[in-house]
Amino acid sequence: MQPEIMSPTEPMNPSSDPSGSALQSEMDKRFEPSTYEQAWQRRWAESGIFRVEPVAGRASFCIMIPPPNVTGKLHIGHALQSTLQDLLVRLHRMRGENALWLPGTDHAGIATQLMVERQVEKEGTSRKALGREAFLERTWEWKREYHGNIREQLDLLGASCDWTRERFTLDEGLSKAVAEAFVRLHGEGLITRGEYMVNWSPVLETAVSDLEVETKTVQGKLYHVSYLVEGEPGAPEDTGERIVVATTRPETMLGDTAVAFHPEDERYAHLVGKAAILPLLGRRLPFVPDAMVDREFGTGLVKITPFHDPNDFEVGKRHGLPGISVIDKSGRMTAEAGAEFAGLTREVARAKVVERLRELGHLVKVEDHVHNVGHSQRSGEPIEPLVSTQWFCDVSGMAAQALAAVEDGRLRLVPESWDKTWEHWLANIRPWCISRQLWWGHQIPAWYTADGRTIVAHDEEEAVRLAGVASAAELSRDPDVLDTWFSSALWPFSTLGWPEQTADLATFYPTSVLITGYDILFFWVARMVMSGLHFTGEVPFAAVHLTGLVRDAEGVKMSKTKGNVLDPAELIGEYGADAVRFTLASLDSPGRDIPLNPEQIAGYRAFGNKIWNATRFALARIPEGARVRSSLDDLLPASLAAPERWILSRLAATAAEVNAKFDTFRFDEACNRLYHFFWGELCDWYIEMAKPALLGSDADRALRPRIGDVLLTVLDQALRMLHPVMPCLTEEVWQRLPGREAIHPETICLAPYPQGEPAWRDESVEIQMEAMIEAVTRVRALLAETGRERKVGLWTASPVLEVFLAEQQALFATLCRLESLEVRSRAFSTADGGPEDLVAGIGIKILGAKKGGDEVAERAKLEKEIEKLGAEIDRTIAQLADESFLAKAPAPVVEKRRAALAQMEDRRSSLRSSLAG
RNA sequence: AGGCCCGUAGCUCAGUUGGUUAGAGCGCUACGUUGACAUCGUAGAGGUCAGCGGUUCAAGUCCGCUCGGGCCUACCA
Repeated sequence: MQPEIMSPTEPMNPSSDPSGSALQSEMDKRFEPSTYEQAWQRRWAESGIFRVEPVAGRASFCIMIPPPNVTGKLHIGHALQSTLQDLLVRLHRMRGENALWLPGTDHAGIATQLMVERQVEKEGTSRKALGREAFLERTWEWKREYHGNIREQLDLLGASCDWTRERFTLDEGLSKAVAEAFVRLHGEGLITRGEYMVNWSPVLETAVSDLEVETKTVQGKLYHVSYLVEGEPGAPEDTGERIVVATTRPETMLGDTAVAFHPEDERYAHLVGKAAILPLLGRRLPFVPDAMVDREFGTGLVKITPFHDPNDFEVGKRHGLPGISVIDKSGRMTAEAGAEFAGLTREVARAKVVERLRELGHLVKVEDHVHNVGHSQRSGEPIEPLVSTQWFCDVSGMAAQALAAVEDGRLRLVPESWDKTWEHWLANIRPWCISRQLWWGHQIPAWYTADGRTIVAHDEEEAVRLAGVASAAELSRDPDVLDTWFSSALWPFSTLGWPEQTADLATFYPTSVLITGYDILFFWVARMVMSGLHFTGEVPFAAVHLTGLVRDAEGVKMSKTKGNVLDPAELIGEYGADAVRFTLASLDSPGRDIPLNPEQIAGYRAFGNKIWNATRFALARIPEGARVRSSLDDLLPASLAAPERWILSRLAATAAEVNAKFDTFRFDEACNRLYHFFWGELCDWYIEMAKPALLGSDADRALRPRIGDVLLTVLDQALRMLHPVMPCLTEEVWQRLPGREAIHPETICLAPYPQGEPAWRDESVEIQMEAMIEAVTRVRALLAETGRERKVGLWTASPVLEVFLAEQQALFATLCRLESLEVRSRAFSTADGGPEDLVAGIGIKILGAKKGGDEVAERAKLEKEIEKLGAEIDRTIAQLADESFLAKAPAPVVEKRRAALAQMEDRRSSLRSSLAG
């Protein structure tokens, strides 16, 4: 089955594109990717071959792009992920599936809003001065201006997205999905509004989720403060007792309402019912026993600030303590902190409180103290735990579902070492704070009535109806927006039209695989899985391939401040998109970060050069009339000479392996297989073996029937196999192969992906050819080392191999550049001086006279080799004498050892006789 | 504090379910260019697989501990 052309056009030929590369019959000697890469990308886009019109009866394959920030720039990590996504989509497209790679962007609430805020501040105004409506209009303008950047950069990489299906998280369809999800979750009681302690960013002036808090270890101080203890209420006289509490945040003591100790701490049991007097403010702080207190830490007494510490908040709830807000949403002290401190920032207030405590003699001591402090991931300042009214989503039930999906295999994490982390996070998940005090985003679909009711509805019209009011004027909408990740969580199905039951949803959902970095496993992946299971009953993708982080050549994380950032666009400009893609794909080994070295990219550019030149050579030298053959019937191995049968067999084997590697997301191994097949087997061996026929006489050619067809066919399939990784080069080169129209009339993008023709597999020719290759290599080495005349004799005990060698005698001689070669039917006798060496069952004798060379060094080398071999022989003999080995090891293993021993002994005697001679 | 990953050639990394002479690329050395490719070819040097112990006929591979490096999660003020 061959994929149909989605949009019939003239056969693709960039030379018909005035701006594109000139596809001449002669290939330019110079390999220069920039001459054709972007031309092909334009050409593909124009012909619409990436627009998916699903064909019934075909398998579907779908990848959703992890939507980059709409106004962002693609970094090297995006390049890696996009390469892998494109690779898979191209592979499945070539397999004839309905293969969709859906592109899109994320509105990226905080990030985008901050950028526009900075922009308007440069103009001397501010977000607040502009007001919500005007500011949002500015943001939309900004979005429209930069929106195209992402596509440009994906195009640069050769990405085969279906841009007709592009989505944006704030577009109409996705906004409807967001409203629907919110309304449903609210209806199910999973979304609620309430006053709780949240992570507050004083810089951004919004709540953030637990995930957006980065714990940093900081060098701080531990302040020991003495409090006066007061007796029973109404007896305020000084009992003379002092207690000492330890704190890292003295400024919060202004909001203290209690002092806690461990219930079993005998030191403080007598304090029950008494109170401490808060210095500076004189407030009475009751003592409360609470198991949260660690008796070993500090003095075992903890000041309790219910409204500015998450633990204290819980303690406060348990003991019915009041809370006092002493820090406001901008991070400044409130009036309740006392006139002396009101209006000061947290930092200034801390210094002033300490100073006052010292003056009043309450400061016992100050110790250095290393501790962990939550910082806002986005803005960098310490998070202020604050009590405020927010919307929360109870995700515990969904988390259990997501946990189960990985456990029962509906969802596979690749590599699976992430399973435990997944489990740990989901098992300990807490309610998700989904409201943000921002403007850019999905405004929460909740309206409040004058009489204090909350109406959650899909839109204003519905809210008016549900509220039973005359008009929207009687309602006020919740000003907050949703966490960006709330809409991202719906991405795999909202992009396909959910909640409508669209054709796309039926065809492409659940999607096939998600490819993203492990850094957003919880932010995004887990939430997609949770919402996917909740809203659709299915996992949103069958597998998640988690890539490592791309680092610099030294393995250091890239960062702007370090100046070690590699820009994909620059790398593509220098080395070409295909080389960058090949490098990234071949470095993607599971569970590892990726050190990216430009030298390596240069190496893969050289691979491109190799492909270019191998094709150039083939096209220049193949016989007239040679064509790419598309089916086995056109190229039956029985009629071919051994080298042709060998390369076809290797081609088929490689295709089978490469398919298997791609299907298990082993991009690195697939790339390595392709690299070694093309460079090693095809160029280094097969093309060299083809030269005598291609460059020689008609008689030479007669010995190698259909050599041109074979070479073209192997090139065709090798290029097709490489196409998902190196799309531009393979298209540029493949278009020139005579007969490729029979594979696909238009483009390699839609040509079938080679699966490995089983009838081309030929194990015996592979064994024989491998023996010959080993022998050729050894002969070359012997000649290089000894500097003898290039005359060689070969002998083998295997009759089959002897026939083979006799047939390939001329070829063997050419490959070693020999003056003469004899294939003998009898072993080298001691009269000959014995064989020089013995590899793969082939005895080798250099028959030529000595021309020089360093005899001492040669002998030393031989001796070393014999010694090494001897040690191995002794080990093997001992092993074969070991009865438990013979009894317990499987028979084939024992046989293999015996055969190896015999071979090593043969080789040793060869080497010895060579040493003696 | 808990969890995860890593430690293999000068560098960056592969190494499937344990099978016995541990691989690749880059770098390095020698030789080779009228001939597809010097973005190349041929050959070569280079490793007690971090250490210790265990399981096994057999360990780079499985288990435990130690050392070294990285990351994630966590409410010790």
